Amino acid sequence: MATLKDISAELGLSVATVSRALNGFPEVGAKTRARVQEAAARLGYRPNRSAQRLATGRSGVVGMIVKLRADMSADQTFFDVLTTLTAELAACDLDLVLSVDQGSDPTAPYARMLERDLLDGFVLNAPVPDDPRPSFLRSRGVPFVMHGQAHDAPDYAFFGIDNRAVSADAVALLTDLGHARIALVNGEARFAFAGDREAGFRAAMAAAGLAVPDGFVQGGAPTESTGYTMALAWLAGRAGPRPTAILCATTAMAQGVLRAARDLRLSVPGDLSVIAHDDALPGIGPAHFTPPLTVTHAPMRDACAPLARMLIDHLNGADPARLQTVIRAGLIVRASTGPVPKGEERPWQTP
Amino acid sequence: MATLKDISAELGLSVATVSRALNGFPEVGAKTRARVQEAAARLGYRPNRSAQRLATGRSGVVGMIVKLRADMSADQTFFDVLTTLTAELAACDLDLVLSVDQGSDPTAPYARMLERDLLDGFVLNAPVPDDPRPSFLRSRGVPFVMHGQAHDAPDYAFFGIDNRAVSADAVALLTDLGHARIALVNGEARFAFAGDREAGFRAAMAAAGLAVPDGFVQGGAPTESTGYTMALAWLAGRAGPRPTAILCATTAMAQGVLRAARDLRLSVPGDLSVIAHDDALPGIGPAHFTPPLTVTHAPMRDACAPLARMLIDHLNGADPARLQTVIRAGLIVRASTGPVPKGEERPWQTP
DNA sequence: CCTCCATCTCAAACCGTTTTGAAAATGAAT
DNA sequence: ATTCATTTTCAAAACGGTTTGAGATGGAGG
Repeated sequence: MATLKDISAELGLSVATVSRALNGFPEVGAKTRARVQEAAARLGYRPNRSAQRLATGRSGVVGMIVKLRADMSADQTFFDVLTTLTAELAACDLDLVLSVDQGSDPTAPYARMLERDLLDGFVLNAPVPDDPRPSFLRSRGVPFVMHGQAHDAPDYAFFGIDNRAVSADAVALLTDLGHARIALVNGEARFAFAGDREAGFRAAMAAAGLAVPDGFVQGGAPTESTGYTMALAWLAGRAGPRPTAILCATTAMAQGVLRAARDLRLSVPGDLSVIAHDDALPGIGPAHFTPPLTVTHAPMRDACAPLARMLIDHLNGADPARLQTVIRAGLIVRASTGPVPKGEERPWQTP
Repeated sequence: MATLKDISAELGLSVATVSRALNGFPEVGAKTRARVQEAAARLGYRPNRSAQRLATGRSGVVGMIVKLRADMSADQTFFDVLTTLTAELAACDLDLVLSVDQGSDPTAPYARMLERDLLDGFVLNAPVPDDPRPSFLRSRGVPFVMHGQAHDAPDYAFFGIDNRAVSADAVALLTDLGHARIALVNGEARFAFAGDREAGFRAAMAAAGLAVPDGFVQGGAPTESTGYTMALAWLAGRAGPRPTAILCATTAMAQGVLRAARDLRLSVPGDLSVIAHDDALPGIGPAHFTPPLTVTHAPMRDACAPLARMLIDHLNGADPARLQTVIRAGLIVRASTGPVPKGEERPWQTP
């Protein structure tokens, strides 16, 4: 492997000049820079990471901790994010170290990783309400970015979608179609996003002057069977009126809802409208469900580039409170939503 | 952070002596070592990784690449291995970097990681028949250990179980019980282990003088539904005689087989014996199936400590061809296996 | 008392960068 | 031609360890 010293010897320059030439410092002459770059390419120069790190005091490695649930159901979303994030970070010369945790203390694995002192920062995911990790990491002075949002007015860097708006937009679409009895198949309550979705849902319903019957908001694992079970209970149950529309936290859940409707010989969207939030995970194509699924749309992986960018900025000393982005999910209307069935309209819409 | 220099200044020793004292070199006096260790602890000394790496030329980081399947079904086994391996490696001061790959070229992700030149070596998993990775990595001079075995007489470091024996032991148990028509719910053919399991199965059957009817060996994803579907086809099908015993590649598959038997009102082990190989994944307790499952038993995570040890030895220059371990799975007989049903015995066992 | 051999310790080189502070070269303005 | 302000380049000092080759110290044996 060629080193800076080799190049400087080859060219009769000092290593300092060579270093600056390669790193794009402005004070090096254009022709010198060209010569250096040519020589570097010719000699197959590749900077020594360890040396760079020693000199800069940075490791070039950021960490992420996977929380393993007892049921071992590995998050699809996690893999999607992981893949893209790795690529984005690599493009910025950062490596991602992963650690799997099964313990119950949410901050312990971070402390452990910090102890190994290989890391420049963290990417946090799956925030829970009042997530203790931000304050823990800040107390240690460790930069991090959060995928999602765990607090109302965070003072940390994060990227997330407006989950209240996700529900509100879906509710608005449905109420415009005349629906009044809308149920929510939510994510698990222990995740912060589920709280926001529910809050957005209830606020939008209230704003529309609609009641949310007891039991019309339920949370569960983001699986097809969760959607199936909940929908079956609502649609086949004899207790109280049935919903005419169901909001789902994920497309997999919507798949279960659609199956339940099929089993009950209910037509979608004739008898039931279904709408879901779509994280756009690879291998799941809600456009090809039967019927094609109306969704709020915010690809998980779109978060990765911003997250990587933010983390790097943070590493470079930017104020984390400035590194915050909330985007609004799109709305894609397909064929799973339609007008409320006759006779199920809101009272004042009845002719 | 205290450095070696701080300690040496504190104690009036040279950094060299301090370094050797802390690293356990024999030529440093016992009392000096004690003083150094005390001072190190008192000052909160923690070695600087980057500096160590620069000096030793080693990064202290090994990599592992997760192959993501199109169906996104994340391997439980993978998580189990990952967790334990991380811990084992950490105990040896090695960090594990994970990369997720979705591409089709099996060696490309390794090349990419090597380019980032952060790694001292790799842990390979999920070997396929004629796996191209070993020769690729050897051609690059990169140390690695394989979890599993992809070639008949490998010249690389690996740890695995004797998969032929797994099948053979199971067949032996069943033939001792008089079974003659045994079917195999195998893993996917594209993994090397499945080939070995099938070879062991066919060899053992042949040795027992038993035929394996067409279609009695099928491979599939290691899920409950795979087991259910295959078992249903064999047991409810009208084509040809039904098996009296079924071997499963995983306990999840066995769960499916048991469910199929229940659905068909077949008693286990009265009408059907079931045996599976048990990787002893967390959260799956075949001892508590109904009936408790007879298994060949080889905890996945038992591989991790040996793998870590081998990798470290390899890193330290050991001959990889010497770093090979094959263990034999245990056999745990529970209640899912029993004598062949009356009238289904092998001909010469009939009275 | 001197020698010899362990045992222990040290100063210095080294790993390959980045970064600093100063010197040299260049060019324009006087 | 001289001066001054800019480029442009350089030597050397970090960064924090490991490793080398040699010197110091000590005790035992003569």
